[in-house]
Amino acid sequence: MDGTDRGGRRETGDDAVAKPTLRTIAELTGLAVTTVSRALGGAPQIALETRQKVQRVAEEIGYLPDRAAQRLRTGRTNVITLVLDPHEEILGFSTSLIRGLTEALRNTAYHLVVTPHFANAPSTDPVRHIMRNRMADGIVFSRTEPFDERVKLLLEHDFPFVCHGRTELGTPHPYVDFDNYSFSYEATKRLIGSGRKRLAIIMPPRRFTFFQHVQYGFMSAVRESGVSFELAEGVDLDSSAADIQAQVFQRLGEPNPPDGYVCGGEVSALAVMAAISDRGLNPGRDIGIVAKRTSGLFNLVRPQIDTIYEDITDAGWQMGRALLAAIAGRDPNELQILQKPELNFVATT
Amino acid sequence: MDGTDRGGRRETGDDAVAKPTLRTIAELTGLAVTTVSRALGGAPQIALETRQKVQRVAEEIGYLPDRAAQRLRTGRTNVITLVLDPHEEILGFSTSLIRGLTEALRNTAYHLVVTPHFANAPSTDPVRHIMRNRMADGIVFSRTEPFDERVKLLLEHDFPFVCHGRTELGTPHPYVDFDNYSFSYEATKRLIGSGRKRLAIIMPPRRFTFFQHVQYGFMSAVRESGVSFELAEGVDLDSSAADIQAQVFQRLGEPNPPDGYVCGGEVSALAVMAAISDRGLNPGRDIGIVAKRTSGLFNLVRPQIDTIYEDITDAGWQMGRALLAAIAGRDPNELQILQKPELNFVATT
DNA sequence: CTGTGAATTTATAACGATATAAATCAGGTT
DNA sequence: AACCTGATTTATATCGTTATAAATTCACAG
Repeated sequence: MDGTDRGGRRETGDDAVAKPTLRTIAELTGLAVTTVSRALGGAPQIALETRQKVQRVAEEIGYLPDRAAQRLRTGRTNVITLVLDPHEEILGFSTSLIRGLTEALRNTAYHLVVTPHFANAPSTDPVRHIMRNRMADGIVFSRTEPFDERVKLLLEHDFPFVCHGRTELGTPHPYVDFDNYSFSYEATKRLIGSGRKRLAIIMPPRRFTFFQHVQYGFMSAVRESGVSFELAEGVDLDSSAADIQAQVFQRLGEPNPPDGYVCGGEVSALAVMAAISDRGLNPGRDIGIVAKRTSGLFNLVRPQIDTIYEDITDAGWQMGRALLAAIAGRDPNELQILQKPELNFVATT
Repeated sequence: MDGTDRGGRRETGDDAVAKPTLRTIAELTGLAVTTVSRALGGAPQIALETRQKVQRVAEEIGYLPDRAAQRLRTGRTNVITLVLDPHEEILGFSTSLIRGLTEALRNTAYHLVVTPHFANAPSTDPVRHIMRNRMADGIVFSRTEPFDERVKLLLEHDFPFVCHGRTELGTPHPYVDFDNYSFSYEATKRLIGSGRKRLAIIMPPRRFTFFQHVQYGFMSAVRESGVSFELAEGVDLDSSAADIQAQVFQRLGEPNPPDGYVCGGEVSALAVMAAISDRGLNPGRDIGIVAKRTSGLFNLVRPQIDTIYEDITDAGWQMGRALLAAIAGRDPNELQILQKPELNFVATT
């Protein structure tokens, strides 16, 4: 008669008690709903006594604010979205990132939504969609390009985000990046230091910002010592393992093959190792390898090879923290983080 | 004066146009908001002409329903939550699961929220929290136990869920499981068939349902042929790789060591391989290994070993579809899926 | 006793959608 | 022409919260 309805909700068993709302607390304390809201929301100009009473009652009845209502009223979603890339097929890059992110969001009001970026669709699609529908308060993504369209779009709309990797746009924005220059420089030096004479490197795809950092590090080290070198042709870190394997395999059958490889990822490193093994050679001894690793996998792979560690879980954590700061309005210049590599070289016998 | 406010929202640039709502469409078409809502919602008793007009206008202005408002009014969240386990350190189990889930949710109204289950906290915590705050319409989780507390709780509250793995509770409920009996049976037969005489197996932790399936498959195969066997003592699939490695290493130095290993996961398989290599033996030749794999990793590991494939992406996809069906109220008996293993045995030379 | 201003509290109106019930319209009967 | 019936459309109330503005309380000066 009064139009009351249960909103079509599914009753959750017989012990289902009416969910406590601000109104419940208001009735119990004899205060107005507004007052309760402000008391819990930390608004000024609420008598200390009142605030404490409200907080006590809220605690007692296990009140938790209704996210949907808050979101509808305030426009804040309390959600941050990770745009998941269709790459990273085999290993746990995303898992580590997610682990770090959830850790950073622990005990905050924020939830993590994971949304895929489907192959073939423009990279800006998920970002557009999220902004247009206000589906999140902030966005996290990886595989940043020097003039990344997503970054441009987000900057234009003044929408909070943190990306994994830098850009070359003039505008400062938050990011977490790994020092890929140091990685490839140190990796290359290591190979040179162990007497390798012709170095090859499997590069990231050209379009990513870190392509240049990796190249620069490699070239610097190579030039300093004058050894000969090549960039693995026709394949990159996004190539299928089979393609990388084939390329390396073929190259090893040609004149003047590389005797040292720098690999920017675990899959490529395994592919290179497999190709070397399949030629009857011993990876790490006959042909040197230094790989970037992002997990504990290479502790278990035999023979052991030199690796340089990029801590993705930490990156996720940093990105989470930076994003929260960005949402809170902190200066982006303070939210630019560069992770240092950790060298794990096998003891030389 | 009329109390209108912008809800504290951040303006998104100068091109920020008022976000289209039902009201916008109502004004453009001259219909009532209610009619528009019902036309778009597929309600019956709407004139075909009206419906088409509304849909056309909605399309034109790019209307998308406000999730928060729908959620507040209907109590449906359009969210499904994946409870992420703190295990699965190295490899991409969760990534694959998430990939499958997002694929299943593609073009549905549902979003995927990932929430961690922090170590040390009771496994029921995340489930309780989600149900209590109606934070999702359905839940997905893995590592199911025979008398799983989460399953009990969810069944009690009649809350939609799908778990990875079965239970031994009498009540039927949706699940996606892998045929671990076949896995270990076939793995064991393979070792026996290649002449191994003393088999060892690294078991899942006792508390999981699939412990029993794995054990049963192993024991069946072993009994049929009468070879001797052992269960790796003191370690299981959740042990650190280092511990597994140490155990195997030690065992190989004792009298009557195993000459064949069944490994239920990629990490344990690598650990076993590493231990064998470190003893100067050749994995796969001197000591047989059959491992369950959940990624393409073992295509790249040398020497190649026999594997049996569990398709986790497919499992995620199945779980997503089953969960949507469960939310729609389908009979749980129709939502019990058993995945078949795929044998990838290395060609014998 | 009254007026003043600061400190608190409260009433009201939204946010955008949908469930319910009531109202309108068309077409055919009698 | 008045009446009924079924097909459509619409008005109203509500989900739980918060922004705004108005109202109340209280201590104290005049």
